[in-house]
Amino acid sequence: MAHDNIDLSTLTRNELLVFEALKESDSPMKAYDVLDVLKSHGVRAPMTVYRALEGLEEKGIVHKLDALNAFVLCSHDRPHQVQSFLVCSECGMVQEISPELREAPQVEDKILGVVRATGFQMREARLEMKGICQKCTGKQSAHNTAAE
Amino acid sequence: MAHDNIDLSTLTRNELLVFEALKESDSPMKAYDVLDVLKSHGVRAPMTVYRALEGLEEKGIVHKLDALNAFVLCSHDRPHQVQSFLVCSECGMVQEISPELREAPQVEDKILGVVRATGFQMREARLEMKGICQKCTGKQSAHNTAAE
DNA sequence: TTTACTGGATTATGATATAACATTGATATA
DNA sequence: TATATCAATGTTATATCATAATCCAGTAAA
Ligand SMILES: [Zn+2]
Ligand SMILES: [Zn+2]
Ligand SMILES: [Zn+2]
Ligand SMILES: [Zn+2]
Repeated sequence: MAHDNIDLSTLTRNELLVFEALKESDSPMKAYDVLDVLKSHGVRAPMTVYRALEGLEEKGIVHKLDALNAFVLCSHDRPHQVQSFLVCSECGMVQEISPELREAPQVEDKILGVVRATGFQMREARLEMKGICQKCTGKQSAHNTAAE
Repeated sequence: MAHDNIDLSTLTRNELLVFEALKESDSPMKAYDVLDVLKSHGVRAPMTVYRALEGLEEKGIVHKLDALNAFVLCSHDRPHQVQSFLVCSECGMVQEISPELREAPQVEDKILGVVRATGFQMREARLEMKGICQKCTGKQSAHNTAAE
């Protein structure tokens, strides 16, 4: 797991709390869901959570899924410019495309190439792909065996 | 201009009003900015705007920029699965990467290839790239001629 | 005319995010 | 020690973004 590589000593107390909350969760969390978890640790205000999330994002430990207003731990070993996610509209599953997937770097390269050609200085990019995950596709074809 | 190709007769009255508002604007608009414009046409409630925006999105005429909570007219000739935007953090400029840019389809192909390999049925994807646009880069290097 | 449907209006409320300012505690240094 | 400084945190209030729920108007079958 990528999270074993993180140097937790660089995190503030609140960042650590948020990190733990996200680590426990098997899906992206909304800021106010994080807040609910942290209430048992004495955190009362949204600001606290948003500040911690911002810090974690800057450290490359957390990504925000803009289409969902939700946050996930990065599954990579190191910070990276291009973040890619599969989001299932059926079950809510979110999967960050990992570098282990051999083709992923090619996508990143292509993107960087195109952008460079336009003279744009890219700092960060997020690719959010919506659709139906493999698991949910299987379920559906059980109902409806004919091709679409 | 791509917008000349759109069949406006398929739009409802409110969709048309929102379309016109976005066409007038030279940058993405927030829903409540659209509402302000439409007040002069008797529109009073956010719902009206959001409904129209949703309709326009479904018709492929408008895209939502999730990172900005803002909406823009599509600059393509026809609906497309992968939407790519450059967003300048300095001046707010947003540019949809157009099919005229020769490399753009390659990015789309790469993305589709990778996703297919995972068994994910992609319906739609949005790539939002943040950084500094060419214009703003020029301004900065005027101040600071040395390399970064 | 009745029915069903689509689009639209209204009201209220929910969900997401930030501004602005006060407090704390650790560290440096005079 | 006193005190300046700074980063992190706490607190309150408010801004911004989005939807639920319900009703109404027009229109096109039946
Ligand atoms: Zn990541
Ligand atoms: Zn699924
Ligand atoms: Zn487009
Ligand atoms: Zn710019």
